[in-house]
Amino acid sequence: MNLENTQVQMRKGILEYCILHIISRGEVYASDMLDELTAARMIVVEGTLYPLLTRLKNAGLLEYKWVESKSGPPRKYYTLTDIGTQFLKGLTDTWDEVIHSTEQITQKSKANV
Amino acid sequence: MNLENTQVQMRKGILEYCILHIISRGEVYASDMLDELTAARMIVVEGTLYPLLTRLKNAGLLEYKWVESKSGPPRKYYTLTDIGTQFLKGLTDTWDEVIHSTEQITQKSKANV
DNA sequence: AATAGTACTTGGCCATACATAGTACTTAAC
DNA sequence: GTTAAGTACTATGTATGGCCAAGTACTATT
Repeated sequence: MNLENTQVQMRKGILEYCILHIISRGEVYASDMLDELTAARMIVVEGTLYPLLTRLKNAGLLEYKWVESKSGPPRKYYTLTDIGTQFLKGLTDTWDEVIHSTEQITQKSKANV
Repeated sequence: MNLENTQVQMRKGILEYCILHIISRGEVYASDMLDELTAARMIVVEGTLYPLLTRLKNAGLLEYKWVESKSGPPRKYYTLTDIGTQFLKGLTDTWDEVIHSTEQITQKSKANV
């Protein structure tokens, strides 16, 4: 029971939400996403991101096309499908609810201190 | 891959944070916590809460005392230990960071729409 | 040809939330 | 006084997602 582990747990589901958001802004490949997540201080490793993308793709939320690169192997550029866009909307509601519920509980604590 | 499942995933780790907050306000037993979580629309079931309390207790974050009840079996009233209070502080920082990172990513999306 | 760098894949591990069934105690009904 | 209902807590097994670590494959540099 340590903080690091809790951070991992808190990240569950949220990452999916963030990834979908990033992709919703336009075609990107994995490294772009990593850069952006890192810039926002949400640390993610490859072993987390790639399987997640595969899962979302298999679920029909994403699609990709191969694009050749000048500096290395070809890249998978992802975009949202219609289902993915729908799903992101639902996820946004869910996230807002979670935030709201959590605030309600933690704010109450502050008030009583 | 459905929304319900994602809600479950998003809840991971956050629940622990909420529980510790509730207990930080004073002695409570499981049903009190359930009532409060439900009031804040954070749905939790017994099968989730009890094992979580046991885990936190075994980790030294909580302690409890048995108190007899007039209407049923005795209850475990929980309080935070010093370690628990410390842990909650760390968790609060972690949560704030997660919120901040997520906002940074999702706000950026809105700006581009 | 050998090395380094980039992009993606895979398999196994761990922790948490949940479903479900079960134990134990108290009070009310008959 | 035995049965039924309600309350409080326990225990077991399942599923999911994030992570580690090792591995594949392609390109460019030396």
